[in-house]
Amino acid sequence: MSSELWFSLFILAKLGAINKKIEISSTKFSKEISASQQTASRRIIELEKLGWISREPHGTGHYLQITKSGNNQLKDVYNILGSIFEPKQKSIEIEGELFTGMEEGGYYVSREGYKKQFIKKLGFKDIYPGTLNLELTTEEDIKNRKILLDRKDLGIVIEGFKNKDRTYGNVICFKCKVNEKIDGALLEIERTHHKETVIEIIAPFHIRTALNIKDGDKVKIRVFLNNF
Amino acid sequence: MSSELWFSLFILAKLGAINKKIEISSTKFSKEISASQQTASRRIIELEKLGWISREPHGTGHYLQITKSGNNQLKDVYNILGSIFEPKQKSIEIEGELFTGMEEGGYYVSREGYKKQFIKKLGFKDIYPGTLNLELTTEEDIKNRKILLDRKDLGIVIEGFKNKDRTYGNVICFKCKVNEKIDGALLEIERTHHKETVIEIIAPFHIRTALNIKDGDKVKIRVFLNNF
DNA sequence: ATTACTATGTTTCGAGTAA
DNA sequence: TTTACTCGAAACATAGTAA
Repeated sequence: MSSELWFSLFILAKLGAINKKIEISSTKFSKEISASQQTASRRIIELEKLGWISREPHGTGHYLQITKSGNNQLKDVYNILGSIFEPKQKSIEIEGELFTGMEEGGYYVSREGYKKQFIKKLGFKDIYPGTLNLELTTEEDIKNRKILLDRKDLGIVIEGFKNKDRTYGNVICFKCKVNEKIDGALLEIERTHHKETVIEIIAPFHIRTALNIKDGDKVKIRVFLNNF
Repeated sequence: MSSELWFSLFILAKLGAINKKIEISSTKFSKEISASQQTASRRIIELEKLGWISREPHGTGHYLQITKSGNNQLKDVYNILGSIFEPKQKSIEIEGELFTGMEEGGYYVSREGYKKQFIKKLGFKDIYPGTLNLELTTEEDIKNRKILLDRKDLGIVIEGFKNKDRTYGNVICFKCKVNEKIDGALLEIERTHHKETVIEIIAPFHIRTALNIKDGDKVKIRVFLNNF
């Protein structure tokens, strides 16, 4: 992300372009961003290319409005700053829908190099060799999950390792309660193809059996943050 | 403000440098900011020069911590984003201590070009030719005042004008209640030498007399935001 | 008025490297 | 290992200007 473009977007938001289209010329905008008219024009073009704003011709100038995607750019920063300045919240709730994945996560977590660390660092007796996969559906849940991705410093680091076949990256985990009953851990597996709407949970035993839940059921996770 | 430096500071905050010193080498930091070690080193030097972070040598590297001033840089953006995303608040409370100023503001507001507009746009019967000056002392009050400065789009624009002697700039005003009793308006006079800790209030009559207040008294202002 | 291109000037970046 | 300098290269901003 270019930080100049982010700040240009931020200024447009201050000017009210977040809920409504605003009429602004490149000359007026250049004053707001303290740059030349040419630079302001270029910024507007670049913001549009990124899909952060939409433009509509109007007279000799144009109307501008921040798009959903642009809104998210700003909101992501806002949420992270919120987690920095108002970390009163010791836990974050995330709800998702249970589904059966490809057991890739299960393969990972049952590697000895990881398993030993999970047991030691999470204080678990054992690790069940599989993960509980949840699909996140609401914006609120996805937002909260992003906070975890961005605040890995609030999680527990499980260090990666190498064996003769391949390299295993670090895993960041957050202790959690599943449906307010079972102690588990939410995993953020580094270097995995990063899917924003899926979370994976491990526990000392088979969660599905213990909670008697099946695919499609809603499952609530309360994620605990470190240092609180 | 350089936006790259702001984002570098933001990343340090994410890494936890906001409440405690963190140990980070320029190489590690370079990965966080997606730049070279040289650039990371330069950024750290520049952040220190700006006074946004402090450094302490440690072994061959150093400890970093965000300073009060750096904290404010981040918080300012956070507060503005808050006013953008959570504008539920229809009014903002600001408290300050009454003092006698140089009546510069009073001179301004009694110019005919302004006075007519105040009466029309604020719906006041008259304008008393003087301003009530308040000195802000708490961080909370200064923060709230900054929101007004940053969200002038939520205020009422009184347009500037020229006479043969000089040019008078725009004035942005916000309707307000003084001590929950008197209707007035808080003024943000553009191009004035900008003093963050002082606010000026006008009203249709002499507020000091009406409220029987004197220098040193605490006065509470409830500022109303437009578009709500 | 505008927007936005080209050409030139300025700033910023990172490879190489010293300490 | 570090940090942080120099300097050529790459990126970026602005003046001039056409449409």
